[in-house]
Amino acid sequence: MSKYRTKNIDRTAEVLKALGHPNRLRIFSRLVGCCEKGVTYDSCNGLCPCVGELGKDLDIAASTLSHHVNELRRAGLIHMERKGQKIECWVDKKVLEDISGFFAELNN
Amino acid sequence: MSKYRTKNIDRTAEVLKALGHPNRLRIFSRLVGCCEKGVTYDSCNGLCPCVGELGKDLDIAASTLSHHVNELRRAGLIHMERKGQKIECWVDKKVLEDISGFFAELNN
DNA sequence: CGATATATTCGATAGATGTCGAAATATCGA
DNA sequence: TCGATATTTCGACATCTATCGAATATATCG
Repeated sequence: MSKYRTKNIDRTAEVLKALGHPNRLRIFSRLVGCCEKGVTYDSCNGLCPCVGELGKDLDIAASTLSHHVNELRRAGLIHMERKGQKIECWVDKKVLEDISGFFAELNN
Repeated sequence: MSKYRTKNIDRTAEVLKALGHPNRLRIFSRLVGCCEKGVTYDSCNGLCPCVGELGKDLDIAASTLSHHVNELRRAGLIHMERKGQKIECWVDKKVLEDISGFFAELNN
């Protein structure tokens, strides 16, 4: 039996809930691909977008953007680090792998 | 560029939102595997659980269970058909494939 | 028909969520 | 130090969501 189907349901639901908003899913999708595997800032090689960049074309207030980014962070989907005035973000690839694996198993 | 990253974000978020509740994710997980590929009732060969069975061990009121099952149906994740007193449910495998593909692409 | 089984609908309610603008915080550059 | 830039925090508000119990609907069985 799959390790995903019986365990960590609460944790998985938490992640899916965070991605269950169109703008948060957009933000997350944009962020994917900026980093190599691994969860450190260094693995982004300076390619990580800052919070403001993630909100481009989203047509929401800065405070709303901040809220959404924080939701993604609380769910463990992204990490953040201040770089000067900006705060750069990158995806936790491990969590993405977990979610991808969860659905891949379900789909088998 | 992926067809998923740029398109259908709203639709994908709708599905993820539906799965973003622990009990709904449990219900959906239980339901997966009862049917072969395809979205017809017949493909389940009588193995489809009814609504009541899906609520076993969930410790929620029948009305709450009904609400959650309906949310999954509204999101297109499951289908339902009355069979006598019971209403049997089965997963829309196409939607599961889409979600699985969405994360598989993100994870590449 | 009346009783039982299964599931939905309804009405109520507490709490969560999304959104904004204003104010606050942090950093950088002149 | 002052002003500009980037982001967060706060307070307010409307809406959505999860939950329950009671009532209702549908089907089966005796």
